[in-house]
Amino acid sequence: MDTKDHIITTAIRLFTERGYFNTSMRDISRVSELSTGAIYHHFTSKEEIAVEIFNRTTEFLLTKFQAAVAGAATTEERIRAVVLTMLQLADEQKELMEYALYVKHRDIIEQGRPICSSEPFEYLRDLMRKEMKSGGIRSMDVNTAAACLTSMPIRFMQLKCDGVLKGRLSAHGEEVFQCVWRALKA
Amino acid sequence: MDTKDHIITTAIRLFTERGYFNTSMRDISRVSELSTGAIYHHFTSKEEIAVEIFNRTTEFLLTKFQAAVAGAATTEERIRAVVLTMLQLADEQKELMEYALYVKHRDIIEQGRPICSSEPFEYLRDLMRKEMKSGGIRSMDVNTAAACLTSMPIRFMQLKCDGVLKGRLSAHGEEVFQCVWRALKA
DNA sequence: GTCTATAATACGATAGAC
DNA sequence: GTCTATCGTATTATAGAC
Repeated sequence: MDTKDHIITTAIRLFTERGYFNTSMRDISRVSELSTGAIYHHFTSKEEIAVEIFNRTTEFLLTKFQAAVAGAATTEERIRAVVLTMLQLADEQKELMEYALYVKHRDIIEQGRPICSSEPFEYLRDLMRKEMKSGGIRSMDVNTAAACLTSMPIRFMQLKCDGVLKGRLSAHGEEVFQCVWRALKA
Repeated sequence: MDTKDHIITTAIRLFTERGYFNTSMRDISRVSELSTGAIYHHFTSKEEIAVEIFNRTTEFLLTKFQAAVAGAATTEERIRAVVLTMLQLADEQKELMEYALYVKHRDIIEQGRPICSSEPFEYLRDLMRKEMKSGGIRSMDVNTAAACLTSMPIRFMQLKCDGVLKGRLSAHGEEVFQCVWRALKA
């Protein structure tokens, strides 16, 4: 199982650096210092590596969002926690987040769901539904509310990945949260 | 010049539908009903087609943003015009916008700038600087303000491309604008 | 489980006739 | 300016030894 993790880690790095289609199995073999035979023993195809990364990423995001929400008492604190968590993840798990943002899974995985229909984003939509019901945020379309919550952190991630923003995104955390909160609060 | 346009149009469609790397020159040849020889007469490489699409897209976006801003008298109207324009473009130029959003140009074009550092987005950053100076929007980091303006429309485009949102994005125009405006207004 | 060697194929790009 | 035919290469994936 350790070898499998090593392959995944190498693949995330290479897919993020140069893109999925610019990374050959030989590249993964060379950088991981494993033969192509060894890699094909653990994964039946290059696509299966991408599927595994996708599943690990969405699982990871879901647990992070759940933890952020669980540790907050009020609507305002929950919204802040989600925003700050997204920015922190971009700082601390740069490669995984860049992969999640940029790799268009439908180009790779046949019948693959986009990441915004995946569990962690379903979880956030659910959260917004509850907060609206309780009156913590103003009433609006659920998709609009969820976009309101996530679009700015996602945009900041994109700007960091593209080199427009330098330094830690968390430094902008409070300012970003204030924008989101002004848009959402009841 | 008509043949060149025909190649570009076909390429945009195919790159958007199945991705740049899943589209071969033979595919473009087959769908455009031109030989590979004819295509290579107009473009020296597949990459050059991508560069041409990128340049046309950013030029097009810039003129749209400029027109939207020019036709509005107050800060609030200018912000509304930009937001509505982005949503309208997603409705009316679906393929071009999907291409702009999803094709990661740095994977294709050596030394390619990301689209968010391109002229139309520079233009919007400049707009936010001016609006802050005139007191129309509250004072904050320029990148934050620009992200505030563009992130929700961009997110809506992504959600439409991924099939989460059906129907015209313009239908959500006023609600999206209100969110953006609450976040930005002085 | 990992290796080397290689099969089978598809690709980008070019040559040269018309 | 468009065509057909093809070159050289890189790719994913497999076979079979260890």
